[in-house]
Amino acid sequence: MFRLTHQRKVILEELRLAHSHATADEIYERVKKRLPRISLGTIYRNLEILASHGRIRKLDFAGGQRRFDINLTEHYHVRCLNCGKLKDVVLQAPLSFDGLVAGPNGYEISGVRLEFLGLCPECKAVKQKGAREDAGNK
Amino acid sequence: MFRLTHQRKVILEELRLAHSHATADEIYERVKKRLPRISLGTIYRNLEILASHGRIRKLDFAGGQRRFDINLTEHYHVRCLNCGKLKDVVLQAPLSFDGLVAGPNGYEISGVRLEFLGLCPECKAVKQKGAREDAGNK
DNA sequence: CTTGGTGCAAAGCCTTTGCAACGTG
DNA sequence: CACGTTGCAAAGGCTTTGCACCAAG
Repeated sequence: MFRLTHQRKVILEELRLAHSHATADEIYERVKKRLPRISLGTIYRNLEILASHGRIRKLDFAGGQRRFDINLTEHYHVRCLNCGKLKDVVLQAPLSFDGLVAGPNGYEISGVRLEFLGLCPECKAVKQKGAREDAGNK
Repeated sequence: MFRLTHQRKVILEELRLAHSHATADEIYERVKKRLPRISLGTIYRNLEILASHGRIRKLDFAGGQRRFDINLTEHYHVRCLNCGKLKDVVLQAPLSFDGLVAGPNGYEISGVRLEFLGLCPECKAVKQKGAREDAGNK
């Protein structure tokens, strides 16, 4: 009831080779180089299926495009508010929300979605440069 | 450079009257009852503008539709994995990520996005009922 | 055969945009 | 008059779907 077809293998490989956190479209572009006849629809379908089988993780986060992650271990991400880039984040200590949430009206809580927001080094540099120039123009 | 037009006032009022966390479309439906000629485009434009002026909060979260929140105070949400409903969550203690994030390669972190996932009471009930029936059919 | 998978194209959903008309200072 | 705002309709971006054909057990 779930075949690891050639297409799916290639998708997994390319997702691994990509910097991780690829969008469906990025994966499509990569896979297309190896399987020129593959269609975007197949990519979407398979990413969905692979995710539902726990082979990859769907990052449904944040406005914009969905991303997929090969890294199944517990980890979080930072998103650059300027360029949208997504990167893994290393936590000093494991997160725990146990007992943090006051019985939210009978909800049965099974997980959290968490991402950090900030500026990546590149954008930070550009912004600081921009700020200096603004100051100079006054 | 920013007028609180009649349309905008009504949008704010309806967002307040809605259970909060309304989608653009829900607000559109509500506002349309009072301003029948308003267009969805205006709703989107104004929600965006109101958010950028800090009058409301944009919940850009998670796959699916964007939502808007009148409640500007620090708080989080639970999303029902089954029906997608969003509710406020009360934390027992304030969250702090200070020092948790190991200098992520030069990122300058300015915030977090956090939401809890789970089953709302209604969906929980339905699922349990379904499970019982499944067992009965064996 | 049967069942699931694929490519292709079309449809869908949500959101954004261009534009002419409008309102108000 | 000037400029931000509106309604309307069209366009856009990303994702999902219907369908006929294909592949492998």
